[in-house]
Amino acid sequence: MLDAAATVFARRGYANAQMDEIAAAADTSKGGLYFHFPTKEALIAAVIGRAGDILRRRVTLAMTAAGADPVARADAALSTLVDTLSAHRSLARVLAAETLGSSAAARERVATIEDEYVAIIADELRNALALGRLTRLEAPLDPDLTARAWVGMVRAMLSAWAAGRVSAPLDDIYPELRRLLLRSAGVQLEPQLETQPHDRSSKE
Amino acid sequence: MLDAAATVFARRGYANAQMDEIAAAADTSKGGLYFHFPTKEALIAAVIGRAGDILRRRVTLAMTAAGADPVARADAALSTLVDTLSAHRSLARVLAAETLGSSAAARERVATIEDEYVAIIADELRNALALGRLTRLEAPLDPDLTARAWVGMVRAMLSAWAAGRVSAPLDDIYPELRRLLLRSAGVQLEPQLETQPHDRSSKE
Amino acid sequence: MLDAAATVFARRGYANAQMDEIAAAADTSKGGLYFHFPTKEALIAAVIGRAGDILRRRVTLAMTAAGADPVARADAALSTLVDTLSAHRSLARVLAAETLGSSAAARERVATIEDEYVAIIADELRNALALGRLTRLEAPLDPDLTARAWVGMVRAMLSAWAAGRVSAPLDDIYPELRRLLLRSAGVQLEPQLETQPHDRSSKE
Amino acid sequence: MLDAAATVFARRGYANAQMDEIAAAADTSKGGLYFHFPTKEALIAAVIGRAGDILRRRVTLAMTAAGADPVARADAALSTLVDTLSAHRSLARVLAAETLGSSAAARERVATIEDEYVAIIADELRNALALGRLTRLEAPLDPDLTARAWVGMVRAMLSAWAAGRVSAPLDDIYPELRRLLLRSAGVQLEPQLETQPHDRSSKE
DNA sequence: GATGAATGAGCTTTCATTCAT
DNA sequence: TATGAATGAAAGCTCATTCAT
Repeated sequence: MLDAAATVFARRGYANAQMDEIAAAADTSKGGLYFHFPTKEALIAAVIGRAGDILRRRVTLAMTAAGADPVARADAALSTLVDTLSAHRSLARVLAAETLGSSAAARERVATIEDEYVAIIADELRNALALGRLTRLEAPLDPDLTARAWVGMVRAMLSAWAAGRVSAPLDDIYPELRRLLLRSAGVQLEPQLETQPHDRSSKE
Repeated sequence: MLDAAATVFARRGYANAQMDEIAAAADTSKGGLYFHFPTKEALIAAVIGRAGDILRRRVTLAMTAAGADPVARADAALSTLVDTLSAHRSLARVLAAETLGSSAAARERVATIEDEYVAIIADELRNALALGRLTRLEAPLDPDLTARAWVGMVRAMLSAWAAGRVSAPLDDIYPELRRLLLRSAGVQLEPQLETQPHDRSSKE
Repeated sequence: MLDAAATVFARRGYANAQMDEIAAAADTSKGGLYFHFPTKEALIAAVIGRAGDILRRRVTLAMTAAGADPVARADAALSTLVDTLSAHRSLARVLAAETLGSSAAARERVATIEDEYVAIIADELRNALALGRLTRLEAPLDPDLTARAWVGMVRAMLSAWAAGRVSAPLDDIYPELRRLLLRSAGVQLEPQLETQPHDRSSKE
Repeated sequence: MLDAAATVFARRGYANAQMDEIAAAADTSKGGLYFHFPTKEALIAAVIGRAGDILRRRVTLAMTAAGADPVARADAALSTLVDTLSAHRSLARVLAAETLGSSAAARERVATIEDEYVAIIADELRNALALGRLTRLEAPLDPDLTARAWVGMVRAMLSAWAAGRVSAPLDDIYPELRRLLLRSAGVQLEPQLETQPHDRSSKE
């Protein structure tokens, strides 16, 4: 039912999605839908909440698997974001594209999830700074701002890709995007990081 | 009239914006609105089109003023984007935030404007590559992807700022954002670039 | 619901009939109306369609009851038309009066029903010609034109009567009208035809 | 201006005709239209009124030219009706087709014009009765009813023709229609009446 | 006289929500 | 629990009419 709702919200946007269509997509009746979710708002809130849960679980897993190195952990978090949302395009659209148009509450929920990831990345950046993994910085790095910029860049690329405005497959895009991000924070890119970025197999 | 429409679209999103409210905001009647714009769609198309025109004009001016250096020109383009949209918050929301929820045509228009800026930045990146301004690259830089990433990052930061999720003023944020972007492409950041980024006075 | 719609369409005409009023007349809500008929056009189409069905059924019955004589059958068809529409004044107005003002599709539907009756009468006229029931013709009779003229005359009288511009009751009018029609085609009017025109009781 | 209005009313019906379109068809502005006619109703009233005037003038002329014979005079009246309306198809549609859909006042005006012609024909029928021109009547003829039936039949044929549902040209239809009408009242159709019906040339 | 931008009441249509079954 | 017909508050759009120029 949440899947059907996510699909319809992703296809139409919140305002244009009709409860009728969602019910049809979920193979139930409108009454059945309303038995589980009192309002349309509660429905999208549930969709967003579940997307957040899925993301959280997978990112936590991937970061644990990435070990202790903060750069590897941040990389794991971001690449998991990309992997997960590219595998669930409708979640990607619900999370990435539904900024206005939906209700204030839904927007708030999406923002909260994004802020959560910004905080995770910012923490790793702080660790990296403390460990001296970031070099050659001409000016002090603001971990919060940088984290938000990273997440924003990833989100923007996902958005462009979900809208079909980037032709290359995401698997080809992320490595290059990763280099841009790491370079932007002054991380030394070493050859082995290039060839063995992180264990992708553990994230599906 | 377009200003009023932009304000209301920015406040409510396309689907939730009512023609009544726009008419009231424009100090006219609904009939008057419809005399000039045959449909709600045509209205938001005009709003988006005007935003694009304003941006285009100012960015072109700023780039010319920035001289021949491709890095300075790209910097000028992006900082003008930031300056302009931060000065017209409603345009920022219409352009940055209205992805789904509005009609396919409106989305297409916004995407076209974004693609335009991606192309501009990509051109400068190509020039910079040709001139050897980008150093220390462990892997060849894809100018198109990088340009899209840059614009995406800027857009994401503007979005977060427009939504009130970044507390710092944009004037403080952009210099740091700029360092991130330039570093990500391997531009040598020199001290004087830090302290005198570019002539902001020529862009207002 | 169709009855209510027919009443309102008859009272106001298509363009002036409001869905609100129809809903009120049908003791439902506007939404309920739209649940069953997607548009106002579909609603009048259904009204017209049902009127056609009712007419068709009754006319067929009456013609069968009239036996084999083509003159009696044509007479039965026309008098049933008169009886039915005079008993359902709102159908009469919808069918007879809604020429322009409604949509092209509705007009087409009404025209098709009229053409159907013209064809029925024309067939009986052809039979009458073949059987020699029509005499004293100074010129060959065109069955199609005659049939259309007959139906047109009946329709015009019904229209005038429905609009209140003929004071006499229809029961008094039809026998005289019938004599005019039959005479116009050269049917020999015999006394017993006058006093026992046809079995009216079988048509209610 | 009245011509333009008649054309548009004929094409769209009263309710669907827009003052904008009429103004455009008349090569004026809406303001100009409203300078001459205070309301849409007044405009169609003027159109109908003028149609009535034109008809009246031409019918009077034709009847005078037809001489003293009541049958010839009635024939002249009806054939002039047909000639005139077939030459001005838009007037035909305004007069013949606009029953409901327009305002009560407009309908009243059309009805009055029709009643006028019914009265004219009825008078001639009364004269014909007095003169013994109508023979072989099995029952007494009601001149008013017969006149209304005649006018109704003519109107119905014009309507069908104006709507394109009769393919034959009106010039071919009227002679046959005339025979039907005259026969219906028991007028002896003589050869010379067939070949030299009346002086058509005086009616254009 | 003529113009056409502006008005606003009114219309059709939509759709989240309800509730008897 | 589930259904889907019914509800009614909006919302987009139309168009006769007005009036400053």
